[in-house]
Amino acid sequence: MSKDVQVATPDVLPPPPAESALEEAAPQAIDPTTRLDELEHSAWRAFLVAHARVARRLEADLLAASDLPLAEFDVLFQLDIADGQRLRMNELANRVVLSRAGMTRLVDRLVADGLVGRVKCDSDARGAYAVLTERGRERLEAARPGHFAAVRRLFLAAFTRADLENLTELLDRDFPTD
Amino acid sequence: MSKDVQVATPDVLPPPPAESALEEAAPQAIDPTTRLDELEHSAWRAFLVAHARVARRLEADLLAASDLPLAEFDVLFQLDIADGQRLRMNELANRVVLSRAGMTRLVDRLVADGLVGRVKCDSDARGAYAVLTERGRERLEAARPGHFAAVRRLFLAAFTRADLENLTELLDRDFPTD
DNA sequence: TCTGGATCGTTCACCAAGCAACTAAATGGT
DNA sequence: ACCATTTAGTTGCTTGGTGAACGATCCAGA
Repeated sequence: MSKDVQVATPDVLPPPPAESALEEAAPQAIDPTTRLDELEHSAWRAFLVAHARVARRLEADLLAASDLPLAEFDVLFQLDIADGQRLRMNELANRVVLSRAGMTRLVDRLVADGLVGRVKCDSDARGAYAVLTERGRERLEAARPGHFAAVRRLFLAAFTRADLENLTELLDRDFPTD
Repeated sequence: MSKDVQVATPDVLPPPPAESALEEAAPQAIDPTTRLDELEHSAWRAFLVAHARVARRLEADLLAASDLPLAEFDVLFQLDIADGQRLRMNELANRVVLSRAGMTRLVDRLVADGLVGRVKCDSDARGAYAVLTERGRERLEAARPGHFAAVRRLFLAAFTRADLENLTELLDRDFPTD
């Protein structure tokens, strides 16, 4: 405690002299309003970490392989399976789970690349469809194999078929949205 | 095909005239190299959607409640449970699953707010610790109840205890990292 | 029919994260 | 002891996403 303190900012907590008596005394009764118990915590962390790891790696691989990010691929994919290869902006945003503003920008990019077109809606003058173009479909088909291969390699490979059913059932529940 | 085409860009696919003969003919044998089957697809989508929904909503709620985003909270939390309330930047980045650059910036913000300090490492002159400050600990404690309540409300509430074990086991597997 | 409130999509300003490039320091093989 | 390689952390640049504010349109109730 003499010459070792290379503190960049003042007011840093000292290494070990933490409060010990209070917490070690009782059999650790965990305040349920302030803490998550072991199980809750592990599930929550596992969820966060799994996603972060998989998403980060996947994104990198997809960019390298097809230069088409996950979200863009997803939009093309959703359009492809949609009736008339078109969807309203709103609906698209919901399916891909993006804000409407975010979707506008994303579609802007795709339009700039000629992968989708905008068509205004007959029945609602405010509305707009995003429509898959021929180039968009080609691009989707080109990216598809690499994309799904990556998903298998980085995520699905960790599970058995039974696991997948299990996982789907668990994650398909409806979490509070609004 | 006369007056109805409000096409904003040329070359948009016509609504229904898609190719039908090819795909409807065979009993849909799904090319495993290009497609995900039903089960694979549902698991993957459930995973993506669940995360996106929960994360988006949680982030909003946390900001409203304690003005402390998820990642920032996580860093304070990790520091708090770490030995000496300090961690190397690298280690921190791994635990929170962020790039090193991202972590540098995140810690920059926390330092600016006085919630953590930077201490350079004795044993490794390149190294730096992020150390929780007193203010940081206070802030963490203040945010904790609201934070965990939100996690319970938005995520954990959807599961039984058995589900949570299940989920943890499934998501704790190691996905390819590098 | 008119009007007040919701809804659709966009724009704006801001912010957070990633990669690549860089400096400095540690490490290991000869 | 020396140089090549690797590692720690930061920085510049670019990308992508969000909420709030906005104009336009729709719709429901007096």
